[in-house]
Amino acid sequence: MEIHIENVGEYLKNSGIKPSYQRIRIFQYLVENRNHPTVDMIYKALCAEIPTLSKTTVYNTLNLFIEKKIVNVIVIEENETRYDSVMDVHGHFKCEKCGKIFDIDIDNEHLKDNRLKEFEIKEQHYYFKGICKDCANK
Amino acid sequence: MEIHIENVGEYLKNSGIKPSYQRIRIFQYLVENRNHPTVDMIYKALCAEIPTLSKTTVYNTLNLFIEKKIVNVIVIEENETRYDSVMDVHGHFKCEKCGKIFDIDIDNEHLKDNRLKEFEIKEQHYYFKGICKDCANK
DNA sequence: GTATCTGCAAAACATTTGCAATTCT
DNA sequence: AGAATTGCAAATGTTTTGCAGATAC
Repeated sequence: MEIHIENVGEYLKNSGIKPSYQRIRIFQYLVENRNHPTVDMIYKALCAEIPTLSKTTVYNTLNLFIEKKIVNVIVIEENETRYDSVMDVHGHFKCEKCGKIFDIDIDNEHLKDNRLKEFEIKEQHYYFKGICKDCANK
Repeated sequence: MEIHIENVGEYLKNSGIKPSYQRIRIFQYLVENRNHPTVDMIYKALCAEIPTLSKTTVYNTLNLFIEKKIVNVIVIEENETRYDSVMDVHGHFKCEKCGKIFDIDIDNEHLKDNRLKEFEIKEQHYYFKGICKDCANK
């Protein structure tokens, strides 16, 4: 689940997205901070460098990224939409104490052996919740 | 993933919930219609029989059910919270065309063989999206 | 110079909260 | 009567939309 993008502008262009300054910075944020951020986290982080940035643009941009399939939505929690630039199939674990979200490798071959054969699957989401190692040792 | 509840009132009482008329009808709806409904679906369906019902009560009741662990939340989709009275671990497949949600048996033993061992898991959610058999044949 | 992109303000929703009225025992 | 429950109206929070001004090619 690793991606290495030297040139974000090129990457966006190849995905059919005009690489505006805001779009580049938002995508760069997702790639550099693999923190599965909310819109608010992205907005607050980038506001420092782009004082004119609006939340509308963050929403518009993320929706464009999703449409062009370079960003995934994570809805592990009600009323907390998060975004992920890693497009490989993987799972997410959210710690109930610290709130951090961890990436989980999923061996999903075994899951295919059930009723799922009847469906044409386009998306797979694996979410787990509990207590992470660090919080358990406190 | 089958539950058979003859007496909803008793079931609620045993779960530490006072079985008011509204609570019984809402839980009954969930058990009888395994359609993973939204708040709005429950509200509209029950309004016919309980004209004075308010959405606040549906929200309050579902939150109580979740707290008492007799109902699960399904957040397969952004801005579309759904509810399920089946508490066994299982997955959900949502058809992008007809919008229907199907229950999926999950053999999750194989998933345990990865980084998940590091976490104390309390909840597991398996969501899939795509096209169901019926919609594929149209 | 024309298309597109951005960002403000308002609208649209979903959910929660405060509180008064109702219900149940 | 007393405690819990219900339901209205208002508040909150998130995401979308309309549109005017800014930007890019």
